[in-house]
Amino acid sequence: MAAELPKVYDPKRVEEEVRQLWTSGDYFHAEPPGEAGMPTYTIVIPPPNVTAALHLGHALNNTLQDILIRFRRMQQVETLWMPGTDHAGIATQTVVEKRILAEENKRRTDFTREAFIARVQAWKDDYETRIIGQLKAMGCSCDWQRTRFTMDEVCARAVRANFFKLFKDGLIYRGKRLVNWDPATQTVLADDEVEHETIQGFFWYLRYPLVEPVELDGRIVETVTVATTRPETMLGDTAVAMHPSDPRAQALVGKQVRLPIVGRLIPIIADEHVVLPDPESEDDKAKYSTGFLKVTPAHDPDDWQIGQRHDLPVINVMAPDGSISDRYGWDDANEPEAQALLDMDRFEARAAIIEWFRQEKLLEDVRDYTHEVGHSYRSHVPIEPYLSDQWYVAVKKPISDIGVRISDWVAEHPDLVESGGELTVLKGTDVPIDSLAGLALAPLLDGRLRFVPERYAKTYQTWLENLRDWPISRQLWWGHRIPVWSKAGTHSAGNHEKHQVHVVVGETDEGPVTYLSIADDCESLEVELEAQGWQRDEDVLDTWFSSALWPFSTLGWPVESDQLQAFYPGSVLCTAREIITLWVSRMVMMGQYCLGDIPFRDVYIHAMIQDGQGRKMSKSLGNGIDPLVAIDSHGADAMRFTLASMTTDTQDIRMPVTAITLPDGRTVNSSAKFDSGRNFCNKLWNASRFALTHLEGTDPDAFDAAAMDAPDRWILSRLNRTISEVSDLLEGFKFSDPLNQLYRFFWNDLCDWYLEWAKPKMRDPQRKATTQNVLAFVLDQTLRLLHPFLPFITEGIFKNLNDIVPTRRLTGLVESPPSTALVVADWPRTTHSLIDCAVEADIELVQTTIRTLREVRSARNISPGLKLVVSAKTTDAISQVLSTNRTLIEQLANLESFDVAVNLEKPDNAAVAVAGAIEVYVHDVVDPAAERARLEKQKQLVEKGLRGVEGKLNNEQFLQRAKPEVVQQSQQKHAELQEQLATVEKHLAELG
RNA sequence: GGGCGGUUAGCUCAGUUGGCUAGAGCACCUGCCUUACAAGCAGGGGGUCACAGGUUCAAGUCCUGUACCGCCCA
Repeated sequence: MAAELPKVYDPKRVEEEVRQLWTSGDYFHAEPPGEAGMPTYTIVIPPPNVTAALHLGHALNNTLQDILIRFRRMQQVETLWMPGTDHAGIATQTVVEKRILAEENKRRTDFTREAFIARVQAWKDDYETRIIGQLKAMGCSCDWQRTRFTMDEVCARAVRANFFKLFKDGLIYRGKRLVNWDPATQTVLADDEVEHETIQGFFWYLRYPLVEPVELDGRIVETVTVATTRPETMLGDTAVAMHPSDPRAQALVGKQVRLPIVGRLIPIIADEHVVLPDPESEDDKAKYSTGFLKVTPAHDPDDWQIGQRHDLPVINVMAPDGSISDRYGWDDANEPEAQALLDMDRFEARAAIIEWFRQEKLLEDVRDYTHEVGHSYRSHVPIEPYLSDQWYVAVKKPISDIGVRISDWVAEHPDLVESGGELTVLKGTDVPIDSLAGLALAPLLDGRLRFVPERYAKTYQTWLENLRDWPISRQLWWGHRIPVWSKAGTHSAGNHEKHQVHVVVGETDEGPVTYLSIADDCESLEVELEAQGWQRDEDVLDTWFSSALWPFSTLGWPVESDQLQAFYPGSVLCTAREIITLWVSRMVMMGQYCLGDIPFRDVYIHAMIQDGQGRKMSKSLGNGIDPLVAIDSHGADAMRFTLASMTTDTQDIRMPVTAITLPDGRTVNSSAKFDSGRNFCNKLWNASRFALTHLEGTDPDAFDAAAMDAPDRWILSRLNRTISEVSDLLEGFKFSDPLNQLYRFFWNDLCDWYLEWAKPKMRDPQRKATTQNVLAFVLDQTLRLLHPFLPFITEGIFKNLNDIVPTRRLTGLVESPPSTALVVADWPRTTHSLIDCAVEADIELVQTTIRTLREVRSARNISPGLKLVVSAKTTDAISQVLSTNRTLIEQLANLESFDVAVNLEKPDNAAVAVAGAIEVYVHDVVDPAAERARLEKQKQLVEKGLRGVEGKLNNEQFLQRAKPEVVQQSQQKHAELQEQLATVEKHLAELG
């Protein structure tokens, strides 16, 4: 019962009780609605990586999702929040490898593949448990029974099915390309996994000797000078290129140079890619250029293109770990100088090569150069462009059998497409409408897919328009192993009636190879094939390949089911902006491709949390905040309150971080920002405690609408405005705004005014019943409105309210539908008839009067306990309002008596204050000095206002051009202010 | 290099289609342990709205430029 409620809110106790209540009621579980076509609301969680425990960014992300989910659930929509975790291939494998190296001094290759995966699996099990525990601690109302993992059987089946579908449709191919190679983790990275960092580096100018000297402008030229930022790649040079319009080209193109160190003879060729030198140019390329470009097709993407154009040899001089090696395509490393470089790390080799050129007097110059260098987002080492065979997904290739679906769309949106040769492409792009990229882009252009805030649509669009084929193989062990088997030569698949098998013949340097993929996981078939000499690909798929399927793999696709039918497509995806390209785009692509529909209607992009200095929170900076620390010190609701209240449309949230010491002596990060959430919870707790102690015996049948006084009608009016505003704001993905509205309503209206006015009424048998019912109803509705933001505390109080006042009904006006638990209670509905502008205006006059009197009291140091006698002079209309509500004023201004009339005289020994059209006289408190100070201050204020208004009204242009209502407003304001000024001056004059 | 944000009180942020004396929370100052709450109550001080131009009767708000900070992409 209420009396047992502790004086200070104890989050731990309440959270525990409430969690049990939710669990026992199974409230978070969603089932397909019995009737087809009933609305559902689905959010799939952005599956957190099992790499590490959740940080504050996750807390924000999941708080917002939970708010959306709880809001819809209370609207009685069948609501599914699908939880789970992501295996995060490269990231997780890397941390486990690091851990094993540090603790056991062992490397991955010291284990068998199975044994190593088992180690990663153990890590995953540990972190998955921790992550789910964290989500539960935050109050996330996920359907835990459905928890998935991107590598579990259900998700694996989807990956397999999707891969096969792509393979069969010819959208997966094997290609030799220069890839972004991470020598540290020894895997390929997609373009978007490469981070560009500005590096203070150098341009080295290297002289390459001509095989035969050439006469140029009357001078004998013996060398050409190339400029490079990566001298170590010169070992793989296969040409020197010049621009065809370079004046020296005629004499030099076609000649040969002897590549230093290696001794290789390489041609000078003409290619328009080369930038002509221009020392005055603003463009760095021209400024630093010598006009000669060393061409290294195996180690530079641009050079690769040049090599393709001129049919140059491709010489790879590095091993996968980035060291110089003659075992991966370099077969003329015969010179002792070249031999000496073998096995050196690429940066050691760079130094050695520069030193060699210096010694040989072939180093012409070294110039400082600031440039962007790609780094691995995972290991942070510089990316090496590296020649390698990889599997790719063709993103701009037309898909043969989806023509029918597309043709309807094209017919409906002729303005969005144009003809691009034989293809139909999206207007202004080279993206075929029937390609994967086209499938992802079309729903944005036709308005089906929306981004909130809208500006992020551009990121998505630009990325898709410029998309290149997606490399999906990763040289890792942790992940979905690529379901492709290969065998040298040309083969048919044989007859496998029970299984779908697809076969493709490809070309390699060694001749034809046959690739085969199987639609489903069948061990016996795989064993059979392997016995016949088919070899399974060693690599695994990019993590995003499985993440892309998450909105439907979690629902069991490819198996058709009621749940897939009911909960796909989902409603909204809630994530951070860095994920738009990596994940959002691919989910849309695959959702469209596999199910023919977008996976969600809205994409809500929330801010990133930074520390007080605007830096990202990160482990290396040590400025992160653990959500469990915040929950432990402030409570889960407090953390959620603070996070939600900081969520506006800005792209960053700054959260000043402070170190705190825990009782056990550990120092951890927290933030004073959470205090506001804790304070709010405590206020809610205490207001409810007060209410509940006065609600014993509330009888809805005793409610009499006619007996409601002004505060009753006022609080109901304010409540209904709040219901309406909060509902609209939540519909529009606003979080800070509705919380602010609720703060204002609960704290500033309900607590500061209504509860104070209610106190004496609770002691008055005549008025108690009506007040009780209003208070019980308002508390009920307030709890409901706050529940999505503060689920624990509101649920805890709701239970007490249910015990004490089982029925919240304002008989004849409105009733709140009962519910055993707040989590599934009805979301409040606006009762428009209870919105009462007149009573709101009246109460505002009353509040203004009270505030003015409090100010008088405070300015004069009049004891709060001293009862004052007050009279007031004002207009007839206001006089009636104040007179009717005199007890409200007497009560909260602590007055002996309050008299108001149109023409009262100011008593001689009274203090005076002017509040708009109201003059209040506080009797028997003469203090001329305080009086003068107060009035002078007010005079200045009024004069400031007056100057502003007069400036306008004295301006002819304003009178002529401003909207009439604005002019009229100003005139009225002017009259009011003048009157006030006169009053203030009159009283100042009387003071002498 | 291209794109997108931001700059308003000491701190964190609101500020609708231009129009009342630019707001909130925290912090600060003053007075209160008033039987819901000191994690509270009442009152108060504090802003050249980054800078420079422009449009307008009127600019924190619209336009142009500059500076600084941040993010995304190449």
